[in-house]
Amino acid sequence: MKLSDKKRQDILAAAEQLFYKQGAEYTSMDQIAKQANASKRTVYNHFETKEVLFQAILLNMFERVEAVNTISFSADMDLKQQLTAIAKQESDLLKSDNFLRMARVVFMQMLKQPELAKQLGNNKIGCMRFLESFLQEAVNNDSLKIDNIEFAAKQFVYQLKSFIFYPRLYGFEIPTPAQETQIIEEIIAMFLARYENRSAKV
Amino acid sequence: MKLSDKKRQDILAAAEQLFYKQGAEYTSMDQIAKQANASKRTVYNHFETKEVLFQAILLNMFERVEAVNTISFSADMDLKQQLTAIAKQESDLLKSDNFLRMARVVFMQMLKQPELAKQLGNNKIGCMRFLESFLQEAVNNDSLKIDNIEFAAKQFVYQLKSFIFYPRLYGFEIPTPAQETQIIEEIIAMFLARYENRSAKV
DNA sequence: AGTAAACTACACTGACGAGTTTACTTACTA
DNA sequence: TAGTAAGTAAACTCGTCAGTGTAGTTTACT
Repeated sequence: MKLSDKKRQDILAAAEQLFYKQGAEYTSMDQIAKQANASKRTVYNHFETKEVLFQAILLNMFERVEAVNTISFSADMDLKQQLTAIAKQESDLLKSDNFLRMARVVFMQMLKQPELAKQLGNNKIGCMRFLESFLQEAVNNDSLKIDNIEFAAKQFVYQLKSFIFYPRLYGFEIPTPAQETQIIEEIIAMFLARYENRSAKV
Repeated sequence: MKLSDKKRQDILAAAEQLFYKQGAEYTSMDQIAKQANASKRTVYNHFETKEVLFQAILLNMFERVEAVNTISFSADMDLKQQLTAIAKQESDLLKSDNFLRMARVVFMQMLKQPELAKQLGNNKIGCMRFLESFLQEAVNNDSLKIDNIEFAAKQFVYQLKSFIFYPRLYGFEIPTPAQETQIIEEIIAMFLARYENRSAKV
């Protein structure tokens, strides 16, 4: 790899780390240069402004997070187990450093510039990318009975976020792994209590 | 009212408004002074530092938000109606300017200083102040069947927050009043599907 | 080896913000 | 109505930070 490319990577890595730790606003370009073992001038040769660097990092983070493993409905398997698999995968995403890193930066920025929220808010992330189709198939299969699938999907994901993600994002008390298993079980129990089709043909 | 007291009020009002609009970090003391029609020196005569002013405003906001109308369980009334009343009241709180104002300032700060979250996170707010007792009474009355009451209360409140509060806080799409009524109905339907005691003595 | 592109250190500009100082004026109170 | 408590405008210190300019060095390619 050329030196120039390596420097670029170093700068991105340094900036990401610092933005994550302290927030974009509290990270100076001097700090980034130092952390990247690059001169400030080199930083500016690669990224015209701090804003450009910031956007580049957001893009970077999004790409890494977007690789979600789609889980499709299978009529043969136990529905509860399938939902548990989805919840576990989503919970892993919500807990991952990559995701939290991105979230901190993005949420901070969203509180400041509501335009950003409008711009990003529509991007479905994590299991929301396939959950609605999954539920639709389960409904078609008479395993579930749901009127408003979009809403049901949100109920599922919002609960995961509320218990797993927000506590980490804001620094509230974080559930232990044992509690987390419990939480996922309870969320699914509630979801099935509401939406399981009890008059299904056996 | 003495001029001195009036100035104090003006400064608090100006600071609150600006903190709300732009975040505490992006509001300068000069701006606050100007908005309050006070000289910068007067601002500093009332509040030693920006941090002190910030704390005073937090306190102010909390006091205004803390006045929650406690709703107690009544064995005579329909449980669903009672839960709806609680949800409506909570939703009104979550939508209120006072609450959103405070939340914006606090959440912004929490993303930056996780210590603040630990400090504030334990304060139960809104219906969380009485919901657990309410549910406990409903359980005692055999109307509900709940193992973990604290968790169930969170499930209830977290869903309200996810659908009503966070969209407003971050600038996502906000549900219409009609949708909101629907949302509350659905949340309660899910809650009752999970926790209603079907083997209750009639 | 020679050249161009990219890197480096470092000093610099210009803006902004927290908090202070000064010299002066206005408002309350005894 | 005299004195003091509080307010005012404006200039000032000191620190930080985004971004630039310069002169010299290193890297990579031919």
